[in-house]
Amino acid sequence: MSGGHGHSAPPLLTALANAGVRVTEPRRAVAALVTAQDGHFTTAELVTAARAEHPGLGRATIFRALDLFTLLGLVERVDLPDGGHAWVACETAHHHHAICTRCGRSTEVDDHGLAEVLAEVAGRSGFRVTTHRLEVFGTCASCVAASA
Amino acid sequence: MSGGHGHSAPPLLTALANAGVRVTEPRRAVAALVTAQDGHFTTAELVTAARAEHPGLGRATIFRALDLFTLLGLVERVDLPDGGHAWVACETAHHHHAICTRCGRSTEVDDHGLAEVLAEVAGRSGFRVTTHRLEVFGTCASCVAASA
DNA sequence: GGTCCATCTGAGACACGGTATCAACTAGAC
DNA sequence: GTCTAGTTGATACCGTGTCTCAGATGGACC
Repeated sequence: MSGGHGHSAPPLLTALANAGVRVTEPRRAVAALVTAQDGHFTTAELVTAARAEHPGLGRATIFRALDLFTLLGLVERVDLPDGGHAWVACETAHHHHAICTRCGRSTEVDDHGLAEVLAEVAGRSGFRVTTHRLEVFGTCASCVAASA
Repeated sequence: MSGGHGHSAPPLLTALANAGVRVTEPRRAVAALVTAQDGHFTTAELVTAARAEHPGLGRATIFRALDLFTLLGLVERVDLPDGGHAWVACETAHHHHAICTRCGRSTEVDDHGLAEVLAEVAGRSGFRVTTHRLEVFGTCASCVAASA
């Protein structure tokens, strides 16, 4: 997948251009890799995929691109239950992820209701909440259906 | 703090004995270090503290003790916003932590209300929740008061 | 108290994830 | 086409956590 450039640019690249950073070949490559991922992916997985599909791509560049994408809100880092890190591509401003431990796909979960929970925490204890993180792990609808 | 053994054993050690594992000198040392921590602490901090107070204590032993304590539910690992890990001593079964980014202390937050949020997620999307993690960061009541 | 064995320990090598450095390259403005 | 700042890849490096293994030690049993 290195020749055809007739396809429409993925939103990731558009976002890069809009952010005023250079749209370089390596960044295109990382964007393509990220877009190709189905569900969450670890840095190691991305590096492996890169080695296969974009041999010249440096490891550091992948990390840098991921950092950049994070800064731009195009991907988000999630913390796995085992302490490791993974990434998911996303677009909306603030949300959470429900990660399927079977297929690896992640669903976005909105804040509905959580805000109240946090407000109550604040009210009761006087704790002033700056930021929070909610991660949900389990089995997604299709995997539940598949195993039923 | 290496001589007096007239003080009552901290709950950590009692728990060790109850769990049927050996109550060894190194484990006593790590337990003391953990107990001495005020709020959350990173492994690095614990290692540094150990170097000062228990020079003979090996790094691997600290990690192992921390693992053991986690298994026994005596400490819990939290994921910091920057991707790093920290630990908090705790006793209750399932709860979450509200971590003060100013003083480092952590308050336990119960599930009150969160269960409903998760139930709604499940109901709407068919996602079957196995486990979840909520971490709240902000400023605790006393730090808010202190800075007012 | 003494003996014994499984458990535990410490040292150090190792694997891994992520960062810093730096010369060379290139996107894109002019 | 030219130029420059931003970007890149290679590589060295650092911190965190794990593994191995010979030696030490807790505590059970005598």
